[in-house]
This record gives sequence, C-alpha cells and structure tokens, in this order.
Amino acid sequence: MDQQTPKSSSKGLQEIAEELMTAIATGALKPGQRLVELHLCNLLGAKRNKIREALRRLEHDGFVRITPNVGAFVAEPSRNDIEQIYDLLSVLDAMGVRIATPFVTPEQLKHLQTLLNKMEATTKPSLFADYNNQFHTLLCSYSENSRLMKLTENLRLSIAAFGFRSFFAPGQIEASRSEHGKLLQAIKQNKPQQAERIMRKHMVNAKNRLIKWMYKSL
Amino acid sequence: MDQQTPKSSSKGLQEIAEELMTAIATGALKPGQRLVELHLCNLLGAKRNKIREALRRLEHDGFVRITPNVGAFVAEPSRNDIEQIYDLLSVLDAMGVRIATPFVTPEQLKHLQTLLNKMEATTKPSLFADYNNQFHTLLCSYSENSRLMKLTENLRLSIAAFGFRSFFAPGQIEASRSEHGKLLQAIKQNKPQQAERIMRKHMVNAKNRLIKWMYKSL
DNA sequence: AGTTATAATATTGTTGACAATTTTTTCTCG
DNA sequence: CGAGAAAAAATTGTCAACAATATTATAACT
Repeated sequence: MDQQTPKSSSKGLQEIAEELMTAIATGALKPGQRLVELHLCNLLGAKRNKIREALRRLEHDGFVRITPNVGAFVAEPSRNDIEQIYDLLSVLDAMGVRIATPFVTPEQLKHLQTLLNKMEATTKPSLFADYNNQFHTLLCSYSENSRLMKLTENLRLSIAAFGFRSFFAPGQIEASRSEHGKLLQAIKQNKPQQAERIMRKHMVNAKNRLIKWMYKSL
Repeated sequence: MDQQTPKSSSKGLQEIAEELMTAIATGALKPGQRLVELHLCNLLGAKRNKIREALRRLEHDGFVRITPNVGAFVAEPSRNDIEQIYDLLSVLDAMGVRIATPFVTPEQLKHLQTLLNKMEATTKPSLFADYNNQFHTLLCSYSENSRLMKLTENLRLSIAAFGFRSFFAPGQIEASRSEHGKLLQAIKQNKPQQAERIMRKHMVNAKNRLIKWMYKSL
C-alpha cells in the first residue's frame, strides 16, 4: 500500500558501505587494520553476507584491500595512490564547476559564500578540512551529473583520512582560502572556463602541498 | 606451497562481473532484460551468492538496475545518462593522454599507429568501434594511472552497447579518423596540453554525433 | 469474453551450518 | 630459553534449506 516503506527491517548494503567508508575516512578504522567480518557484524548490527558484499564494494572502490582466504584490511594509500586520486579529483572537480557555473543560482552562490565565511572563521585544520570538503561537494552537486557526483564523493572520502593533514602546514589554509576566493569570483562572473582552470590549479596545488607536507623528510 | 595457484576452483567475483559486463556491452543481454539469478547461475556456472555479489557491483557501476524483492534488469541508459558518461569520458580520456604523452615510447606510438591503420582499412561500423575502443583504452593505459584506467574502462563498457551506433551515420567514421590523426600527431610532437584539448574536443564531438544520430527524429 | 479473486509457481532475501584455510596458542625437544 | 612441530581456535569460503515476496496461471463470476 504505502509506496515508500522506510526501509523497515535490517540495514541495506548502501548503508553498511557508507558507515564503513566514513569509519575509514574519519580514522575510526585505521589504515592496515584488519577487518574481521564477525566483528563488523555485531559492530554494525548486520549479517555476514551483507558485510561481505559491502567489503567487496569497498575493495572495488579502493577503501580496503582483500587477500583471499585471509581477509579485508583498511587500505594504506601509497604516495602514488594519493597522487592518482588528486589527479583524478583535479579534472573531475574542474569539470563539475565548469558545468555548474552557468546554472548556479543566487541562492546556491549564497550557500557557497556561507561555507567560505565559515572557513574564514576557523583555523582548526580538521574543521577547515571539513568545510573544504563540504564546499567542493556542494559545488559539484550543482553540476547535476550524478555519476560525477558519486565519483568525486568516493574519491574525496578515500583521502579524507589524511587529506586534512596538509592544512597543518603553515600558510596552507591561507593559500586555500585565496584560491577558493578567486574560484567563487569566476563563478559569480559566469566564466566557466576560467573557473575550471582555477579549480584544476587549486587541486594540483592542494596535491603538491599535501605531498610536500607528508613526505617532507625526504 | 605454491605461491600462485591459478585460481583453481570456481569462478571469482571479478570474472563473473566481467563476463556479465561484456555480455551487456555486446548486447547478448539486452537493455531492460530481466536477469534471474538462477538463470545466470547455470549460464555462468557459478553459485547464487557469487552471482548476487556480481549483480550488486554491476548496479553500483551502472550496468544494471536492481529493484528490491523484484530483481535485476539490464540498465537502459537515458539520453541524459549517455551525455553524463561521455562528459566524464571526455575529461578523463583527455587527462589520460595529457599524462601519457611525455612518456610514450616509440614502440607504444607504433601500436597506436597500427590501430589507426586498421581503422583506416575498415568501414564496418561495429569493427571500427571495436578498434576505436582499443585505441582509447591502450592510450589511457600509457598514463599509468590504474584508477583512471579502471574508471574509463567501465565507462566505455557501459556505453559499448550503443556507442557504436554513431559510426553508422554517414561521415562519422571519417570525422573520427581525422580527429584521431590530429591527436596522434600532437602526441608524436610531445605536446601534452594540445593532445588533451584535441582529445576533449574529440570526445565531445563523438557525444554530439551519437546523440544527434540516436535522437535524430526529434 | 472480460474481470477479478484465488491458487500455484517462480524468484528474491535471509539464515545457519559446515568445510577449508589461516592464525594463534600450546607443547615438545634440543 | 628459543625453535619448530602439533594442536586449538579463529576466520573465511561455500552451500543448501527455508521464509518472504512477487509473478504467473487458473478458476469463478458477471
């Protein structure tokens, strides 16, 4: 009768996968950590088959590494992995803003500005990183390309566990702010190509800042 | 004892998923067609749990649509879906060629040229489309970004079932040839940015040609 | 004949049990 | 005490049976 029963019974695959992803992204599950199916079962209140499927999906999306007959482990992204992910994000986010720019409404602009304001008001790196993610995600959503959205969300999550680290380096928060400012201006002036260029540069810079900071001893 | 047993026993998830994807891509499984788990079981010689997991992955990657308690159906990409996929491919393939260009070896260039030659020699649309896919895939592989590779392969497969149709339109094969020629030249001359631009334009053109052809009655 | 209710079948969803394998612990011997 | 073998426990992989639901076929009625 009722069209949309509120997913009455147990948790769905999507939910479980998301919970696991955020647990990995927030660092509750640490890189290299072993993921025992039964533990996840009573941790998330789900049956083993569901956990199993979720783990396979997470492997496919690069969040965990599965060794046959041994088990699943939280992925430990190498430097190369990080660079790959940022390279992908740079062109995808840039594409997003290019497509979105001509259609951004004043309200949406306001939301973006609000997030930038919040970023102005904070100096705490982890919080700043959170707003930063929200900004990029929101902006990307305005492109109305659901596939692009899913891809970028996944990529962002997969580096969330350590992407925030670059904001600990001195001067990086300021640099990020300034780049975001320029970006928003290009959007306001309805210049898609310029916005795309700025975004791409911004993400490449972010990549370089993070790499430099993480591997600064070398 | 032996380090690498050759996947002795039954089929793995990866295999099953790939078989299903190619079956969808080649049109052996048609858009909208219902996929009954038991049928796939004795079709692929796999157990239901494996089929199940494979279907879930395929749903996640956009190859099938799953309705709870009802089942899985081969996806029927809408015009919007097709545009989304081509838009993604245009920036991803372009990124691939940009990264690859500075590192392409003479041998790799030769392989690419060989494929272009084959494309010169054929006028059969489906065969042309096949070589076309091989060309793009091979070129993308030279970027050495495994994530990019996986993404573009999936995207290409997900439109393979009808992407070839545009080559039935008069003049489209020739247009594609000329664009590929320019692209290879830019690569030979080690001009990454130019190659990137050409690739992007090429993919946008391909998108427009396909859309125009598929929805020409409108 | 056409339409609706009812039964039969088919299909998906879920669960627990068991086999195969790996990991940990214990035990034995030098 | 340490190394290595043997036993125990833990974990993953697999499967078949069952429940819940949807689809199809049949029957009853107008």
